Formats: sequence, C-alpha cells, structure tokens
Amino acid sequence: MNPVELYKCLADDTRLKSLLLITEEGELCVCELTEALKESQPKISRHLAQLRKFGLLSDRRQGQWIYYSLSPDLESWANIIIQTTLENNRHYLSEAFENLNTMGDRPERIQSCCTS
Amino acid sequence: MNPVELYKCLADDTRLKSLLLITEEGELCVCELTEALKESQPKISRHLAQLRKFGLLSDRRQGQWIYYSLSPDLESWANIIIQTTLENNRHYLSEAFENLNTMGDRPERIQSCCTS
DNA sequence: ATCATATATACGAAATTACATATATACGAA
DNA sequence: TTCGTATATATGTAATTTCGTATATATGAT
Repeated sequence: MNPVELYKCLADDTRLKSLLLITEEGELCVCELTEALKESQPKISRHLAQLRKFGLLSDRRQGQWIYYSLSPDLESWANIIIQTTLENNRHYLSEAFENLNTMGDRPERIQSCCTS
Repeated sequence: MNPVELYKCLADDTRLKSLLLITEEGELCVCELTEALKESQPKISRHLAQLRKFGLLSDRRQGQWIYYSLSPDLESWANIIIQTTLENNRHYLSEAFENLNTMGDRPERIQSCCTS
C-alpha cells in the first residue's frame, strides 16, 4: 500500500467518514451510510467502491444488502492510522453517529460463516 | 485540525515526502528538498507553503535560507500519524534520502535561539 | 413473469488541484 | 548601489477529482 494512495482515500469527507463509521461499527451497508451521512446512494456507493478498489474495505452480500467492513488484509500501519484518526476525532463523526442511531428499520445482520 | 484537511495535505507525493524528510531530519531548507526530490524550486515552495498554511510546518529564516520543521503546535494525534507513516515507509523515501546525502554544499545550520 | 428495493456504474459537467513559466522579494557580498 | 543566490507568488493552463442524473444489475416477494 503506497502511503499517498492511502491518504488520497482518506482525503474526502464522504470516504473518511464512511471508513471511520465502518471501523467503529464493524460493518455497515450502503443504506445505513446514506442515512448516517445524508448523502445520495450513488455518491456513497462510488466512494465505497474506491475504498474497496484500494484495499481498505471488503464487502459481503447478504440478500439485498452489501455490507462493508475493514479489509482483513489491511497492513497494520494503515490500521494504526485509521484507529488513531477515529479515536481522536469523535466530534467529527458525532452527527453521523446520531443519524445512524436514530435511523429506523436498520437491516439485521446475519453472521456470515467466515467473518469470525 | 480537521482530519480531512490533514489527509489532503498528505495526499500528494511532493508534500508527503517533504513532510517525512523534514520529520526525519529535524529541519530542511527549500534547496535541500529540491535536490532530494529532484523537483523545481517553485513546486517545492508552493507545497511547503500549503503545509505551513495548514499548520503542519513552521519556518525560520537564517540568512538566505528558510528552514522548515514540524510545527510545535501540531496536535499529538497528527504527530502519531506522521511518525507511523515515516517508520513504516522507509522504502518510499530511500531515493530521496540518497539524493539528500550525496548532495554537495548543504547549507550549514546555526542553532536558532528558540528551537531548543 | 412483474414489481420493489438495494446497490453499482456510466457519462458529461463542474469544481478543484497541480503545474510550468515568469516575476517578485529578501538577503548577503562586493 | 549592483549582483547573485534563495525563496515566494502570480497567472494561465492542464489534469484530476467530484458530482448529479440516468441507467443497469441483483435479489426477494408476489
């Protein structure tokens, strides 16, 4: 993972907030992120695709929903960067967390066999 | 310091390498960075100005030279990000360090009174 | 089969960013 | 003062990124 590529991924509000929310929650689907960030579905989807393309996220399908989570292959220093950012910028995410937690009808997760 | 602003600063090769070289060396002047990165003077200068504007670098003049160093006001989590990036991406900087170390006529530093 | 929901992608336009070049400023030496 | 070196900035252009809109795909229900 080239460090500039990593930072380009983090250099956008939609991508950074999505990544941090996913880091905190374990996994989230696209509709939860559109609700948390109050952004259009194509916009969220496009940014998630970029995070996946550069190896930051992985996805799994469960029915109609696609759940995104941190890639298990992420290099440990990149994980440190993400964790450090999350722990020191709670205020940056507070509104998004509120939106997420007051969201009705959040899809239910079924544990996939290999997630452990 | 907004995290996205930080990552925008780091999302460019010239800026990231400059910042990491300065972090490793303590301080560097513009001409040393142009030599280390083999880039034009205005290009280096422009990117350093951006890093200073966003609070990552501070500068001091000594004669004709302007030395850049990490800002003492940098929030600690931002310091962790920079340090972690430096320690885990030595290869990314190896060519730049070679250029720096084989550079002739590096300007001599005079300890400024307040740097401690 | 059709329909509704969730998600992904394509395309052109708008915004942002980066750059080369030229020029300006600041300092030291003569 | 003038000259040379180091650095900064301005300007127009090119490249990149982002976005809205429309459309495509996949799944589940009927």
